[in-house]
This record gives sequence, C-alpha cells and structure tokens, in this order.
Amino acid sequence: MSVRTRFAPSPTGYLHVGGARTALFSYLFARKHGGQFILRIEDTDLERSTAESVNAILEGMAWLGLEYDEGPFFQTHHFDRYQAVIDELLDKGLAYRCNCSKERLDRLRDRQMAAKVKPRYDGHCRGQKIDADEPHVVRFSNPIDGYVVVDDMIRGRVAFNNNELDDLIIRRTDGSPTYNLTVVVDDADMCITDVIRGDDHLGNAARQINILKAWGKEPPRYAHVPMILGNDGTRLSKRHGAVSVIAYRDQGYLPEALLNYLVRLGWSHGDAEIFSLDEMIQLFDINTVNKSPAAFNYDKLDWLNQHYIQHADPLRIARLLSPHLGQLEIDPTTGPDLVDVVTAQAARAKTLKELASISAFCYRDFDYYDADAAKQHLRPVAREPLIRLRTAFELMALDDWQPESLHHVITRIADELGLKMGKVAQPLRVAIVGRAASPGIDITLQLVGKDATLRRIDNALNWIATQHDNVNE
RNA sequence: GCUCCCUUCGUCUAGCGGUUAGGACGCUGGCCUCUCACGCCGGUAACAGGGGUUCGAAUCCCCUAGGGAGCGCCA
Repeated sequence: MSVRTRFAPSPTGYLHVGGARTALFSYLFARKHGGQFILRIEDTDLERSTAESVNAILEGMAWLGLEYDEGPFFQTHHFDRYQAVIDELLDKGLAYRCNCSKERLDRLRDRQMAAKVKPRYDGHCRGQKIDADEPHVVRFSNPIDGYVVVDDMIRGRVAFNNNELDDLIIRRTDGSPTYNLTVVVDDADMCITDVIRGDDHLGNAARQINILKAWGKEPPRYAHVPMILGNDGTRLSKRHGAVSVIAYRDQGYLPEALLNYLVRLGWSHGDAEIFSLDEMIQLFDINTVNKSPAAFNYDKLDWLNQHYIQHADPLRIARLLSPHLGQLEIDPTTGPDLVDVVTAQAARAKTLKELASISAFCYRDFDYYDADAAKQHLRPVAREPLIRLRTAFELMALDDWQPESLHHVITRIADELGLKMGKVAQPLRVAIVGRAASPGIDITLQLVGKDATLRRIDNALNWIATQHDNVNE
C-alpha cells in the first residue's frame, strides 16, 4: 500500500510554526516514499472554527510551498459518515449510551482526585439500557484490561495500560461526533498509513488504536514529534514573538529559510546545515527525529535567512523585496533597478524588511544623519574633499556614472589631497547614505545617481556649516 | 494527584562501550578592506546529579532532580 500522510489542523487560529513543522515532516515523508500528502481541516468544533482560520492555514501552506495532493477536506462534510460509524459501534455493542449527569461526573472526578487516582469515567452506564430518545452521549467501550502498545517511529514502543484509559465520549448530547472518533474514521477512510503529529497526541494514539481495532481496522503507523519550545525553554507562545508562519513572511523571512530552520529542529544529517526542499525529501528520515523538545532560536533563523537572501536569484529577491519598500512608502520605479540594489545589498540584511530599510537611501533622501557617523565624518576637514568630489562629479557625463570611473575619481582626489581612501570615501558615504555603512562607495554612488549625489553633498556641506560655523574649529 | 515522555556547549545538534566529546548559530580574537556586511582563519563553551554493570561508560541498568505532555460533551 502506498504511503499516505496527512496534516490535520483545527481552524481555530493561524498556522503556527509547530504545526508547520509537523506539516513539513508529513510532506517530506510522503514525498520521500512516493506517497500522497493530504490536508484535512478538523473543524468539528463549530464554536471555535472560523473561515478566517481556514484561509490563514491555506495561506501559510501555500507560502511555505507544502503542496498537498488531496484536500483540503473538511470534517464537517463527513458528519453522516461519523454517525453511521457510531451507530455501527452501538449495534455491535462496542459503544453504549450514557446519561450520567454533569453533577455525577464532577463528584466522581473529585472523589478520584481525593483518592489520588487518575480521574476517569467509571463505566457506570455500561450494559444499561438507555433509551435513544432521552438525552445521552455515546461512549466507546474501551478494553478494561490488557494494554495498548503504540509502536512509535520516534518514541519507540510506548505501552499504556487499558485501565488508564476510560470510556471516552464519541458522540455528544447534541449528536455531534468528537475528535478521537472523527480522526479514526477519516484516517481509516482516507487510507492514511502514517500519522505524523505533535506528541501531545501520544495518549490519543492509544485510544485511537483501541477504537480502530474494535471497529476492525488496521491502525496506521505513528510518529509523535516533540513540541517546539520558546527561547526560554517554555512552550512556544505569542509572548515569544511570532508564532504564525505568515508573520514570518511579513517580517521578511524566506519560506526556504523557515523550512530549513524547522527541519533542523529535532533532526540532522551529519554536519549539514543547509537543505533545499529536494535535499530534505531525499535525506529526511522520520525515524531519526529526536525525542526531546527543541527551543526556537531566532539568531539561527536569521542566519539561515541571510544565507538564502544572499544566495537566491536576485530577481526573485527583488520581487519579494518590493512590497517591503512599499511599506516604507517607496515606489521602486523611482530609483535604481531593484535587482541592482539586491545584488549590492543582499549580504547585508537578515530579513527582507531589513534589506528594504538599508536600501531606502537609493530611492529618497534620508531625514537625518546617523549621529555617530556624522560626528565622526562630517567635520570641517571633510569640506575640502567633499567640495572637490562635487566638482569632479558634476563634470562627469551620465554615461560615465559607472563604478569604475567613479572609483577613479575618488582615488584621484584622495591622491591629490594626500589623504587615505577612507578619509575621502567615508565623509562621502555619510553625505549620500546618512550612515557609515553601505556597499562599496562606487556602487553606492551609482545606485544613488548623479543628481541625488550632488544634492546630498550640498546638503552635507550645509550641514557641516551650520554645525560648525559658530564653533572655532 | 495519576499516567506517559524528555535531559550533550547559552541554543540546534553529532555521538550509538575505547573520541583531544565533533559541527552549526551566538559571542569573541584576527585577516580582508573606503564603511558595513559577506568570506576566510582562530578562540570560548556541554555529557543534570548519584549509584551500579564493565578492563573501560556521554553511550547499558537503577534511583534522584529538573522539564514537558496528557488525564474535556477542545482538537
């Protein structure tokens, strides 16, 4: 039977990084084994499920490039099927009706807690004849002795004593089916061979195996992956920063960087750090995923993102960068070709957002000088070189406004003044960029263009004048 | 409280009875250099603790400690 995996999120929020990782693992496993990857939306909680969440999940999957072969399927479309299975279990005596009151259940629970035993349903209604017309829930008759073994691809063999598991509700009073039932039915109906999910479901695997066996179905293989922790070692949550994958996109992360980061959380292949999606498919092995939870580390994600920004096709980065410039109210058509900007700046930014920020000077005059840079480089001694540069630049033909000739002009003036390159280039850089950091000065000048260069040199000279005229320096 | 799971540098990890405990991020020293960044070279830093088993234990067993998950008419 060919491999079939699924990602089954509940649409009660965005796609978070933990979910994205289990989706990635499921995707890789299916692709590696020539199988199918299925997306199933578990929307049986009518109260909390929203269409917005469904869209957010779909958007996240699409952005990451985790293409599914089937779906999205919605569990709310399968209610008839669930009811039929519940009725079947009822008919075969594998499930029973229960009309225990909330009060009785609460009392039972309190008594069990007081007696220091695990709270669980006591099977009170087993074997009782409860009329289908009176309010009731349906419970699965869990085996009362023996044990269930979850033969997990990550955790190994984990045994649960059946007396730890109780008779779980599979149909609510309102007639709706519950999670463990719907999962079991869909996994069986969709011929899912391998269930890869968060390890908070390990206990559910035991329950689901029991239902599956009672129903006469072969349980799938399981792999329960450890959760992702925040940088402080506690469960990853909103207070740790972005948890929604779309938030990563909006902050300027590349999907391949996030994916690469996520696959290395709990898994490794020798000393390799960089994996393309194809390499992941080829090398990923669910059996070698670590059992222990991993902490999310933004520094490493940043490093990977910078790596990918630097090595990706500049044309693609340019397209992805455009909206980030838009965020800064910059229209990229008003300045140099974005591809040239990307080529010059790619190694200098950890995110597209940062790339946009450090490239804004190519498109518009900055509002103020970096204080330290101006203090160090825009001093009266810079007047002479700046004036000479301005004069030389003004004489240049537009066709000559190229890195090579610009470089010659700067070195010539440095020579004439008997100054080191840095004494000329740095004041110029601060004058036209506003900061002491930018690509090579010749490239920087080319990107900024002749008009803006002359204008900003004038501005810088004025600035020096206003700062220092009153001071006898 | 009960059940289950986890524990190697700050972080992600390699290791699967004999290693100077390796790599990566971060931090840091240097080189390159017109700045920043990239790149390159070097450094810092770990087997949670205690018992066993063994000639020998990060590796196997037990206990303790710490952490996590589950115990819903949520998924």
